[in-house]
Amino acid sequence: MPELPEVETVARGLAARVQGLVIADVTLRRQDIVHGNGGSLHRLVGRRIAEVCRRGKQVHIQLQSIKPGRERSGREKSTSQNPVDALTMVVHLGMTGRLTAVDASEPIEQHTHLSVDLVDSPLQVRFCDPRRFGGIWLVCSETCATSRWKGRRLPPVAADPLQIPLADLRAMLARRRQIKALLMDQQPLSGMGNIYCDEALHRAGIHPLTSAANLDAHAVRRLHQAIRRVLSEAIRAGGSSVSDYRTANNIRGAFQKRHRVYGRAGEPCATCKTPIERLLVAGRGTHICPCCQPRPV
DNA sequence: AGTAAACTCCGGAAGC
DNA sequence: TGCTTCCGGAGTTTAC
Repeated sequence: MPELPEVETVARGLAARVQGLVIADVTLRRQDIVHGNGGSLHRLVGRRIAEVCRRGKQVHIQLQSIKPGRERSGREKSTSQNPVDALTMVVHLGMTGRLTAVDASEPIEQHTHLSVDLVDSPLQVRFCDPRRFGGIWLVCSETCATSRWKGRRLPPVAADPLQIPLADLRAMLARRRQIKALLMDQQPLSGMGNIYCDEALHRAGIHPLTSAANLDAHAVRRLHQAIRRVLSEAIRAGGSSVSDYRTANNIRGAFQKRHRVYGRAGEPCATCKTPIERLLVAGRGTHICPCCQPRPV
């Protein structure tokens, strides 16, 4: 499932392939996957893909207008810098979403809800999401701020796990809540999901049921380091493909081969050979080494 | 109030 | 072959 490293990989891949290109056409096969206050997706036609980046688990595609204010008065200068034209397409991959830039001649696979054609490019940007837990938001920050929001709310984006300072993480953890549930909550920290919570907690030697407030300074420091290391390594490996996830080039990631606990129930722990156990924490399948991650008292 | 658990959406995979 | 069950990101609702 796409978490921070997968979304980062997709955003980078997409940026490398389509940044700077102009949108020629948009084909929407399912209306109900589009939300936001930016109006119809057909507003994208004629805009340039200015930037593609990741925020939390979201891909933000900034689209700038290249029509020099034709619809408006001629007094306005280039509208490309004009906040009035700020339009961002936000893509959330949910669990099974794929955002790819592939050759337009490739067959359209089932559940492809959106295709975007580009000017003077053989590539086509596609959004495919069988379970539809993901979605697309067209967000207009300035002029449309008062217009009515359509459909699902865009999940908020908070601190980034790769950037959060140790002191901020420590403050965030000063709550009597299971550490795994807290790390998975996108409100205080945006980007961690089931896989990387399990991997980071194992590397930090922390049991997922531990109350966050009970972690001592050393444990918080180990966790801070483990989060950064596991996410960075996963980005370098192109993310983890455990089921549907593919990069922007529509290929599998490789980090699933380096998982130490996730999906390895019954296998020996890489550090102590104790069999990995699977349990349920906050309603999620959770993987631990019972020796490296002793249960809290 | 803060936390936790149970529900909702959905389709693919696994099991019987 | 065809059924049932499980799984989960994130929002919502309900219960402690």
